[in-house]
Formats: sequence, structure tokens, C-alpha cells
Amino acid sequence: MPELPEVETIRRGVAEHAAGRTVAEVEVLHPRAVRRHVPGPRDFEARLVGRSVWSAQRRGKYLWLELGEPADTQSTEFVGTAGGGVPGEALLTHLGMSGQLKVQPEGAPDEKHLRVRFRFTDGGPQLRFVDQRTFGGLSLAELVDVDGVALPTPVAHIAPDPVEKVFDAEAVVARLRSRRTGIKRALLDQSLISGIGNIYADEALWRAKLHWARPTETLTRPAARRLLAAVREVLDEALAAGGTSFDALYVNVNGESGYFDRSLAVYGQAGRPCPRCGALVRRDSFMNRSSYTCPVCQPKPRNAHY
DNA sequence: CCGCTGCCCTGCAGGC
DNA sequence: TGCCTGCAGGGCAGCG
Repeated sequence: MPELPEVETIRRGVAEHAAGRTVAEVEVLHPRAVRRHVPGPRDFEARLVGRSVWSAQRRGKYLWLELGEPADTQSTEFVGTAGGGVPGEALLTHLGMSGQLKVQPEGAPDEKHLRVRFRFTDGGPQLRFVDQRTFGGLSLAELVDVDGVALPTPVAHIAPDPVEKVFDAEAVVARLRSRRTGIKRALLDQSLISGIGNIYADEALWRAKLHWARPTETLTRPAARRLLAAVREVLDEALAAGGTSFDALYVNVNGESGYFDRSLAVYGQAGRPCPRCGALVRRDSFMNRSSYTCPVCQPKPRNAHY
């Protein structure tokens, strides 16, 4: 799935292409894409028409567009995000495993897995939600204040991600060490720290020289800090490269691929040499998915926690 | 409360 | 060629 760097790349594109525009028409082509919008597809379509897009926001892997009130569409003045007080409404997006948000000119052929189309009053490019596996989806959600940050209700339980100002590394270190589970399971827990998925978990663990099954309670404070620093580092580097894409499924709003896959040390590199020591990268099955490690740099702990 | 399993979907690669 | 299995970057309900 798109992880934080890929979602942030998309967010920037959507902010550039959609902010300040007003929705003219919405077409839900597959009801499952809006299954989290309880009132249903027709309500989803109807309630978005006439709404203006104020901004594109993100926490972890969730992306949302702050919407203006229907009455605001008369105003030509672009209004930024309302810093405090007035709660608003947002178009919430999660890309799941295979979701894409694309900006496409009117007349571009429909993608095979086009699920939702947005047209705007300016007649310019459409915004399209394309999703092969339909694990992702869109919904309308109220914004609520959580520790000074306006979040859509379904995102209220998601922890800050490592690139947010409100991210508190020491608090995460403490919570991490109080868990009784494997370190990778904890890294993937979006209510502890958000934005990390299978790729960047493996890459950060490799950088920190930690095995995925290392019990969280045995992590020293400095080791936990090093791990979070490695997470931040790998996310920053991937973001600078425009994200990771192995194939056409992971692209920015213009359909362009990121290049971070060229920098992956272990993820997907089974049988190839560890860039640090040359030992052959191994693949383990874990949580019904894969984990990649260097057998020398990341030895399996004696008290491994699966 | 916490940790963990199973499941939601489609498509593709690889084995037979 | 086809059929089958396993796998893919996620998250959530529901269980103990």
C-alpha cells in the first residue's frame, strides 16, 4: 500500500490541483468505494456538489480534503484552513493497498478500476479515485479537535506520524517499551505511531539493526530512540524521492512513479546482498505477510516475539 | 484494556 | 493453454 511518503506525495499533488476549486459533479462508479459513507453513494454524491475544497491534509496514511460550506461557493475568496474553533467537514480518503488519486483531463479514458470521479465547476481536470482491490475508500466526515489538531472522526484514534509537529518521540519511546509484543507489530500499529507500513518498517529495522521479532519490552531507551530516528530518516529520504513504486499502481496524481525502490536495502531483496555487510537478505513470513532482514546485521533474538 | 487472527478484494507470478 | 496456490505496500471487527 501507499505508506506515508506515497500518501504525502499524493497530498501535495491534490493540494496543488484541487484546492480552491468547487465540486460540480460526483460519480460513484463502485459502491464499495464509499462503503464507509453510511448514508450511501447517492448521498455522498449529492452532499459534495457545490462544496469548495479548502486544503488537503494528512495524518499517517489518511488523506482528507477540508471542505467549504455549501454557502461559501458564492465567495471567490480562497479561505485557508480554519485554525481553531469552527469544526468543518472533510472528504476523507484511505488508499488501502491499491488506491490512487489522479488528476486527469476531461476526456482521458476511464481507468479499468475507476471507482469515483469528481468534476469541478471550472471545467478543468477531474479528480479520480482508482482502486483495483477496493480496500481503500472515500467518505464524508466531521472534523473534531484532537489535542489541537482538526481530524476527521474516523482518524481520531490514529496516532501522530513522525513528520508531524505534534509528534512526541519520547512519548512513543515510552509507549513502545511498555508494549508486550514484537517490535515490527508495534511499528505497524497506527494507534501507536502512524504512517509506517511493511516497506518502511523493514527498512527502518534494518537501519537500526533490529530484528522484527525483538520483544518491545527488551528495547533499551536508546535503542528505541535509534529506531525512531531510523524511521524518520527513511521516511524523509523516501519523500524526497517521491515515494516508492514497484509498478504502475503507486504513482503521484500525474501518474508518475517515485524512485525510492532503487534505495531499498532489504524490502523485496531476498537472496540479494545486504548493502552493509554483503550477507544474503532473507525473507520470513509473519502476520500473513513478508519481513525482510539481513541475517548478520539483524540476528534473530533468542526471545523472539511473534 | 491489550494482543492477535481472520477477512475484506482483484490481479499477477509461478508451479504443475 | 489452463488451473491452482500464494502473495501484494492495510485496517478493522471480533475473539480470548
